[in-house]
Amino acid sequence: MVLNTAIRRTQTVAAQLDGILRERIRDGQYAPGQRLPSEAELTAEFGVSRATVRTVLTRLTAEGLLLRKQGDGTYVNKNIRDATTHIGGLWEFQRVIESCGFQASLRLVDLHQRMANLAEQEELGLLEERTVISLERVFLANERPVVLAENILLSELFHRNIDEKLATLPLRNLLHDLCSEDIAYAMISIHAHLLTASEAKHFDGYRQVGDALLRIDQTFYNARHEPLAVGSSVVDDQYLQLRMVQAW
Amino acid sequence: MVLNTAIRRTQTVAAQLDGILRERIRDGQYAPGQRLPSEAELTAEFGVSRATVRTVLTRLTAEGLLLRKQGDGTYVNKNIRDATTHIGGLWEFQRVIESCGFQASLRLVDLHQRMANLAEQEELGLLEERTVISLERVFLANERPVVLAENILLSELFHRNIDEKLATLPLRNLLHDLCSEDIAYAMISIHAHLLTASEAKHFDGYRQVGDALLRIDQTFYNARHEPLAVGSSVVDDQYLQLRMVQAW
DNA sequence: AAGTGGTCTAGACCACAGG
DNA sequence: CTGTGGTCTAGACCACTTT
Repeated sequence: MVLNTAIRRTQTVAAQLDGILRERIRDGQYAPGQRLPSEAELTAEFGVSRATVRTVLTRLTAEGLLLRKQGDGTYVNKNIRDATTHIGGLWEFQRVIESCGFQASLRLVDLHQRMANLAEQEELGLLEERTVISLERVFLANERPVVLAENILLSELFHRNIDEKLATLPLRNLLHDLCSEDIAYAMISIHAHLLTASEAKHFDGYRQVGDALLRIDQTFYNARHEPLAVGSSVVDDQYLQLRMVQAW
Repeated sequence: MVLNTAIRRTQTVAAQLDGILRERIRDGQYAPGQRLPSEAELTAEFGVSRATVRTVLTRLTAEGLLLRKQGDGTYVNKNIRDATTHIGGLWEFQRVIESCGFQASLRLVDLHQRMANLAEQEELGLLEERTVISLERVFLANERPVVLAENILLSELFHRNIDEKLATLPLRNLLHDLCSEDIAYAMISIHAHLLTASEAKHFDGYRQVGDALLRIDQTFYNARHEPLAVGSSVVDDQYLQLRMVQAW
């Protein structure tokens, strides 16, 4: 089997192989604890070089899906089953919810323009007051609210008005589609947080004022180190387990 | 400049290059926002292949230290300055404390053997009751308590008695030196946590009963998927900032 | 001894950004 | 157009584990 022959080159060879191996792991063709074919065998099966095989295996190993033992072989991580997010994807809640096995949905709470407060000016690297768009949303898992997220975006990034339909997009897509800006990296900090009354309202009674939840603060940058947006998200860590695998 | 010529091969070429580049970034020889030499130039300077240069640059990029732009160049991340931990090292508190710029120290709270409770049996994959070693320690940053950590280890792993001197070792070293066991990966979950009275005592008055802190639960496995130890750590997230960079 | 993953090299072609 | 990083190949040698 050779990847991408004569067909269209829509993905890289490594990306295709990555997808195939993940699928085999998910399907149980490579079962938890089982040994994978050796690099040489994968090289032969897919008709790619060993270097390509290794870049893929290295990535899957870093995510904790695989375990490699020199002189022995590559094994599927037995304990991956209940890991809901690999360390890293901590700010794509829609994904986190889905990989927890829930149905993800989104509820718009508020969308308006206002002046940035001091903390936001600081985070966004503003020297003066500017108007920002405040986008407040609730992420639901199986119809139950699990994340209350407020994102602050610079108004001037938007050439056209943002309508409510677009408020259902993940932040990455929103910035990409409406602002032609791509997130290059994010700074993230995690804190414990006591739920306030106004926040508690959005949790439909599942969580109360004074409950301890997680708060994840994020600042998103483009490749020119310019801050694009900030986010502050309150996460119900009881229901939406943030379990992660960390290799080595 | 060629790495490891005629000298001893104590580290891999990539590891040496990794160290050198990190040092240059730390020293400001490669200043924040500045462009690094191209891959070709680094290849020439260090006398290594481009593939080796790239494995190192890829790792530094993944940690958020560098930013790479196709067709342009490789840049030092401007916002790395206040990132205290790259996502990943979330369970080596000594390191986290030091990379926050604090002096790290350790205080032994308790060390005793007892029977594992049900939750611990579950986590350690035990089918019956076993004795475990409970190791409770406080990590201090500049003499101020910031982490209260309890580790549970299987008694049977220890061939000789664990003395108090060894209780000052990081868990990884402790397992390696005393049990000849190496941690291959860990499952981690993060929760918000309300401080109990008995826990609050160890924070020297800096935090009170009922304060909301972070709790990081960990299970450590060896390469054979056998659980080696569990840990439950309460972290003062106000003082010990868990700021992380996440690339792309 | 044989087979595995770990490291490294040399060279090729491509996609993209800048002058 | 030139130089940059992105992808991929083919092949070599090493370190380790298993038999």
